[in-house]
Amino acid sequence: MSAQDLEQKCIDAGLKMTTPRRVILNVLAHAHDHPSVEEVYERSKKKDPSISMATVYRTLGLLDELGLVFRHEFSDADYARYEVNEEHHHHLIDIDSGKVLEFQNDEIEKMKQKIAANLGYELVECRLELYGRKLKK
Amino acid sequence: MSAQDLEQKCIDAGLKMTTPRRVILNVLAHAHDHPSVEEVYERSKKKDPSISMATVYRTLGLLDELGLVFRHEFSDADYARYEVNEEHHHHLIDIDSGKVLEFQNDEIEKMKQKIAANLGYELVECRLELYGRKLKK
DNA sequence: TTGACTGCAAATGCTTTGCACCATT
DNA sequence: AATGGTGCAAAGCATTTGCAGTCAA
Repeated sequence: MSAQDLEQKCIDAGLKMTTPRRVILNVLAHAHDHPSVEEVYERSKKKDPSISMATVYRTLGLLDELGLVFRHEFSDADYARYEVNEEHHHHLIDIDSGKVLEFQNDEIEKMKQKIAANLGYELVECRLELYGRKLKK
Repeated sequence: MSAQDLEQKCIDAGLKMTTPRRVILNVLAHAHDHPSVEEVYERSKKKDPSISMATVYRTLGLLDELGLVFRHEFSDADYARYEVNEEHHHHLIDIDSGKVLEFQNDEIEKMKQKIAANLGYELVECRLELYGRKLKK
């Protein structure tokens, strides 16, 4: 999703479009990794040094509520990491390097639904993270 | 796993079997839910009021390292929850009540392996949590 | 005996908040 | 003008740690 798209969605949601928010949205739209709050803050400060940590936290919180962004808490770090909500996918975390790969798999999606249904539940959310070590080929 | 089994494994691992540890192991062995550190602390204090929070944290940390216990960070709470490491399974969390159901599914296990392998990884750990809402039947 | 363990309280570190000022609408 | 947003600094909170005393082996 482009920074423009994100801005529009925020405006549609009734948020005021301020400089800090524009900067943060830009950072997120251009992040192809899964930055921590700290990282979003650092990158934002490069574009606008007056931005505060509190605003980054508040903004990411809002974006998460709006569903524009996903908040991850991978088990190899003790802080949250964010990514723009693009198409549905899951993550494989390299336990040696901390690198994050993304994957998607229709079969697993179906199985999740089925398992929830079998337990008498409607699936609302899901967290699937694989932690692995690179195979030497 | 019984409290005795847990004690034995701790001793085998070279840990000294102290009163606080015995109490905590007992609490864990009899917990059929997924108690938080605070809850383990409360339950332990009923058996031995002199126990301290620090010891509960330290003990759970040790047990986690030994693999006798699993540390979960479900996304509906902002603190960790523990359970004794019995057979492999995953969790479905009721997003309304916070209740945790357990399930196991061979097909999913295989798919996880396959996905990791396809990405060139050996699967070491995994986190699969479903979050759902009870279906009215 | 002695090194591991404990309780206590203080420290950590991520995250949240109160407040007074400021900017978007 | 009014409301929501911001920066700053202080507060929160789960978790960790330093320390001196204690206990299992």
